[in-house]
Amino acid sequence: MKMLSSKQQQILSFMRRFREGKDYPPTVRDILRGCGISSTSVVDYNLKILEREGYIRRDREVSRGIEMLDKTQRRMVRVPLIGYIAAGEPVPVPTSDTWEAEPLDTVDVSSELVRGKEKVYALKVKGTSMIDALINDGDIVLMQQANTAENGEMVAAWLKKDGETTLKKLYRERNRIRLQPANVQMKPIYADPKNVEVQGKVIGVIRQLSTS
Amino acid sequence: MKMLSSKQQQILSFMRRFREGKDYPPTVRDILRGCGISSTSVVDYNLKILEREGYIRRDREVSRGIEMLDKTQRRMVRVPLIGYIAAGEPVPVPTSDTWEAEPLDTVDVSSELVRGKEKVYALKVKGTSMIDALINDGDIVLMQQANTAENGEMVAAWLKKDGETTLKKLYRERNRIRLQPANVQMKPIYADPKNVEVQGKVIGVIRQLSTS
DNA sequence: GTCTCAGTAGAACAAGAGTTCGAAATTATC
DNA sequence: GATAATTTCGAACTCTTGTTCTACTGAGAC
Repeated sequence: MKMLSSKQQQILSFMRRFREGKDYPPTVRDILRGCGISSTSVVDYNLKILEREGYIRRDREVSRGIEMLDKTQRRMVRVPLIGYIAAGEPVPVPTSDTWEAEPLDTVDVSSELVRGKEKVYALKVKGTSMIDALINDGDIVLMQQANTAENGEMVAAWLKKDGETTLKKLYRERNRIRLQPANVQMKPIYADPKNVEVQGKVIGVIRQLSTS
Repeated sequence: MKMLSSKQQQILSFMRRFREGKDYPPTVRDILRGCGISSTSVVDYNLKILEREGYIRRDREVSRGIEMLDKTQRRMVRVPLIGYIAAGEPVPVPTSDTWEAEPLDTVDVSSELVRGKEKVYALKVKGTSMIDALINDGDIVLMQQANTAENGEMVAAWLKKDGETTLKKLYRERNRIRLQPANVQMKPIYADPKNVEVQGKVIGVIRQLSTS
């Protein structure tokens, strides 16, 4: 990986600036003008080097086919916010149209959090009943649609007999299910498998502190 | 604001799909092929309507000069991750070069969370000592640089005498400071103002559940 | 019917834009 | 200084792409 010449750095920095204002990448001739270069072949020459060195990717024969590979833009995922989660009622479960129709509200999340998972949705926490899962009133819980879960995964579990939703780590034991709170100071509860209904997996939590 | 025809909706949805893969907007002829339309003038005709109705913005005479307005605001903020936060030691405080030099690691956060605040940085939580602030081992804490705080704001406080860092809501009372845990079940602690050093405000928490 | 009106077709035009090439200029290497 | 490598130049070429124009369809209104 060689050093970049000052012209190449200038081109990269111009492309970054260009994308601040526009929604599309610059053309070769945009770069020419923006960097005070006097020939398109010079731009092309340097773009080829930038591509070889891994700074950009080019789609040949495509206008504005320059993609900046470095930092500039990691992706963001738009997750539908489909309802509230509270102790006394089952959590809203996404339906087929959740993924198709335009959702009522959405939450933007960095793709690292979602890690390419499918069928991810968000719920807003209502009340402080999830305190033992280290989740507060107003937090956003990122969920993945699921009816079952592996040992150790955090799930939203509906305890039928108790009529209660709880967020716990799930472990299957001989003939019972152990639900372990996230708070290590608290003790697990045990339940009959028939009494536990997995409503989704918890994959993340987002909390915004109010500035009040 | 008129209803969109099915062709117009199809075009919008195609453009969204196109941007998933590419880093640049489609051309008129890309849309033509992608939507099975047989004339560029039909595409142009519908794009004009989409522009008039406020769904897109077009740069005339510019290739791929189509900007989608609804999706535009999914901006993301890159926050420097400058260290760890643990009970037994003061939190790392950002220095001037934190904002200038390329940070060691970064966290991408939706701009809603940062809400335009300046001097925001991130810390990773080490250990379970922040449990009473509803913060677990491995969580990411979003901080704003500050030496003081308003009543009710959540701060990272360094208790000098105890040699301990804690995350609490801060309230100034007559001649003492009340530090209120986020967990409503827990009682506040009281401290001498001289003993409390505000190291930053907590503006958010991000937790990623490991898939174990 | 015929008159509109929204939408479609197809072609053609002109400017936009990526690519190529040989030669010149500059810089590095010995 | 001679030689080689890198970079720049200018122009030409060709395909891409936005735009425009006229003709056409098909449905509804009068």
